[in-house]
Amino acid sequence: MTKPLTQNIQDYLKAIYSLTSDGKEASTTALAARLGITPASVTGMLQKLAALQPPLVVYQKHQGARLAPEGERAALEVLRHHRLLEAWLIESLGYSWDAVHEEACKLEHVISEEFEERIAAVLGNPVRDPHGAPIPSAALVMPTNHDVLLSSLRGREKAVVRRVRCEDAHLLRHLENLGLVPGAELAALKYSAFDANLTLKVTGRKPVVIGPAITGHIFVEIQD
Amino acid sequence: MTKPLTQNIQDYLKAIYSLTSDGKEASTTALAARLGITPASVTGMLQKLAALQPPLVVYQKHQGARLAPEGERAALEVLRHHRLLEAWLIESLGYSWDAVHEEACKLEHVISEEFEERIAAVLGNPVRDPHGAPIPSAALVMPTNHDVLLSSLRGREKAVVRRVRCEDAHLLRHLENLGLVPGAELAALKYSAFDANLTLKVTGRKPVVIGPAITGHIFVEIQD
DNA sequence: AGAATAATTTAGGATAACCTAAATATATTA
DNA sequence: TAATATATTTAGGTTATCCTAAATTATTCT
Repeated sequence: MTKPLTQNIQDYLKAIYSLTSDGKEASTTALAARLGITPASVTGMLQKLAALQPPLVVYQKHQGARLAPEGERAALEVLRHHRLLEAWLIESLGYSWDAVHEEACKLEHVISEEFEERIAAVLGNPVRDPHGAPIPSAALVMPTNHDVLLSSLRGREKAVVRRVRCEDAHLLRHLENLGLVPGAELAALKYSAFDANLTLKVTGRKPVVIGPAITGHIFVEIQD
Repeated sequence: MTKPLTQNIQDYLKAIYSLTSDGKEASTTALAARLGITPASVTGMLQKLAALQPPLVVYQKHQGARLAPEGERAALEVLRHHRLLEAWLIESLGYSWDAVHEEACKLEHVISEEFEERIAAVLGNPVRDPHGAPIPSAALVMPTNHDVLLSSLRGREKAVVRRVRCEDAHLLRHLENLGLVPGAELAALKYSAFDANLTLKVTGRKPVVIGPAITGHIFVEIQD
């Protein structure tokens, strides 16, 4: 057994995982902004993580970083913890949609494998968390999905909301008010190229016009 | 608001709370043994904790330490977290008696007040944890009790087991096998001054002879 | 291409905890 | 009471993580 990773390192790996989901390397600055520290500190840590045996990240000066296999494993483990915890805080303790993120962020680093297994079992081994984010399997495989950003719709499509990628409590409450929660059916009516606004109708509600700051956080599955 | 205490400081405070429960100061060596670190490290930390504003401990060279009011508050808060967590891991996640301690030790430092309130409510605001340890109230008052050590019995008393003060999983399983769990009724039959062995009969079981290494961990309430 | 701007790294320090080894203080015993 | 044993503290060092300020490298613009 290698020694367990510190909480901080786990947070770095999570951040790199998220920033590299588009295929590009995670830049020092972007990581610093995400973690709320200075770029200088990030450089130091990346050098260290890349020098570990086995390395957790692949890193070259001025080129940003991405996860090495071992780092990705660790990132998925933390992600699984986080998302199971969110699901379970809502299911078992009655937390609200917008309050679980912070609590899960603290708990994700300290729960044991037994804890992880028990809550997964209680919840019936869910594949998505309450915000629709995919939960890696116990074997740390990320489930495949056909999620597409709501901001990519151009009108005249029907779709089902699958995921809300957002940690801001205010925005989450707003989305709940709009009915934009996982499972909601909607029709995209009109797209305005100038401001990237999308007019859409959630089934059972009046049409609304929504800006890219919101549509860029919502994933849907398009219905044929 | 003063800044939150580190996990380590919380562990020091818990240890001091426990070691001073007999009224005496907690010695440097005893703390070191309890925390699994060297006495030298303890000295450094005690000096720091006593120098804080407000001080968390009262400490004088070579005299050991005890908790200052602010330190006691913090210790009771952590203790409440720990004991509520143990109760709730057993109730809600099906953990066994002997497995909860470690998990609770990690979680106790990171859960929010909201989490604490929610599990207290789910559990019906219990006054004791599954091992019978008293749980401080939300206002951080330790409930009164009439617990007496089983090792203080001298035969011909009837008593009810109220608490098992033990974190060792092996011993806990042994006690469960003997029926020595909170709520069990027993009669002390005979005491041997030479080896401090106590012969006792748990209701519905055969009499057993138990040594002081065990009776010193069990609290009972004597029945008239 | 050269200059200005932005991103990144290096260098030098800080803090919180821990450690070991040596020094000192207290307690016990002959 | 002196000698021994035990407990405690001091001194100096380590590791993990962060910081600021200065130096360097990369990118963009004219």
